[in-house]
Amino acid sequence: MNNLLFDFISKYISLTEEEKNAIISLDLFRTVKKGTILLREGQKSKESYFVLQGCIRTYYIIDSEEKTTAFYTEMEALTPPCVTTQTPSEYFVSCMEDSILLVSNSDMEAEVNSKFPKFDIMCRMLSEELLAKERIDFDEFKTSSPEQRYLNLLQKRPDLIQRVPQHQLASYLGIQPASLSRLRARIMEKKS
Amino acid sequence: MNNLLFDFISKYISLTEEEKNAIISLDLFRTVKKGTILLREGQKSKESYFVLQGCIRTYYIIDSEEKTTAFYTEMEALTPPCVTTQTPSEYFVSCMEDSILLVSNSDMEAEVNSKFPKFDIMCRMLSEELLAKERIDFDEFKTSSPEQRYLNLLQKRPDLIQRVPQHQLASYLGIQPASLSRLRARIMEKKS
DNA sequence: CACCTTTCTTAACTTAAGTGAACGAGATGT
DNA sequence: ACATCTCGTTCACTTAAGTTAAGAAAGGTG
Repeated sequence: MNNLLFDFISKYISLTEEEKNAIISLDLFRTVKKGTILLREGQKSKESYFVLQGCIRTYYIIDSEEKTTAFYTEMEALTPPCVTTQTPSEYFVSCMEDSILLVSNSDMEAEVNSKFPKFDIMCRMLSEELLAKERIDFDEFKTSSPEQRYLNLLQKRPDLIQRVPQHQLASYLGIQPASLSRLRARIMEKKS
Repeated sequence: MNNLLFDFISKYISLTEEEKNAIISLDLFRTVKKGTILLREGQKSKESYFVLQGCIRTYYIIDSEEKTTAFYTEMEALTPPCVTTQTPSEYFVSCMEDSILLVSNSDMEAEVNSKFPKFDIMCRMLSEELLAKERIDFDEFKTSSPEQRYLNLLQKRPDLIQRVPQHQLASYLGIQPASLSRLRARIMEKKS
């Protein structure tokens, strides 16, 4: 488990044994049962999540309907906007599968970062990278139709389509469940 | 001009005179004429832009059609993904109005950051903040219809609707120019 | 195993966006 | 001043998504 994490970190910075031990001593790992709600609308939170195994999702409740906007799977990190802005959360975060997460607290991060400035640099690199990714995803979303978005997802994250319920995928693609179902049928037809 | 910049920076960190002078001596300000293309598809670049006055936009050319995905106006910053990923750019950046920009180079940034670690911290804070904003924007986009997106824009960035051509706004909203025109007419009708 | 709930699909109908073309207004250039 | 080009709007038509409802399939629970 530790190795997964250190391999990830090594893409950004190299750690001394001392630093590794400092991380381990923080005791960040947490196993979380499927269905657990990690964050609720209206809550304040300082927690960030890094998925080592499993899947978490973010969703809004709008007109008493769940609107799923993102899934985070292995080696992906989520810092909810409410942690950054220090305001009550606009959305929910829930656990889609029994998962192993690394949960960090922003106060604790600040402390570690001041002790090891290296971590600040890693955080900067990571959030710059995530921002670049997010922008590209958003751009792709804007410039393509629902059908193209589904086909794109099929290419880039085929696992998601298997492990996640269709109606959640639908709102992730910005459409209604019935539309996704129809769209899939349309694609099947074309193939044959 | 310098004051605009230092006021912005002061939201994140406080600078000594020495640090302010270091920034000034970098000579980052550039006035750019409307229509100037700052970055082209396929180019590699290390430049980030911070808009002090004016407006820049990012757009793709897909099937020989321009697809505008973002506008950056006063006090907004753009680091194109290609700078972060060090790959050729997927898109163009052009200047919508005669503008005053702050243009920085990532090599130069690295140098300054190693001299003044404070800047690293600011960069981290800034990109975390931008990431949070981008996620919220993306979520809003996913969970709303073209008409809602237009009304939302009318609320949040009414200036954009005035200063930017409709057909570029259309693709920014993820629709065709004719659809935007129709949608606007529909809204006008409802109001009366 | 029977029951209930959730999920997915299908269908019929409504509504809105995509498309292609035409038009007029305004800007641009020679 | 005239021709040209760009831009926004409008129209008619096509295509796809939204909506509502019904039913089948899958999953979980007592």
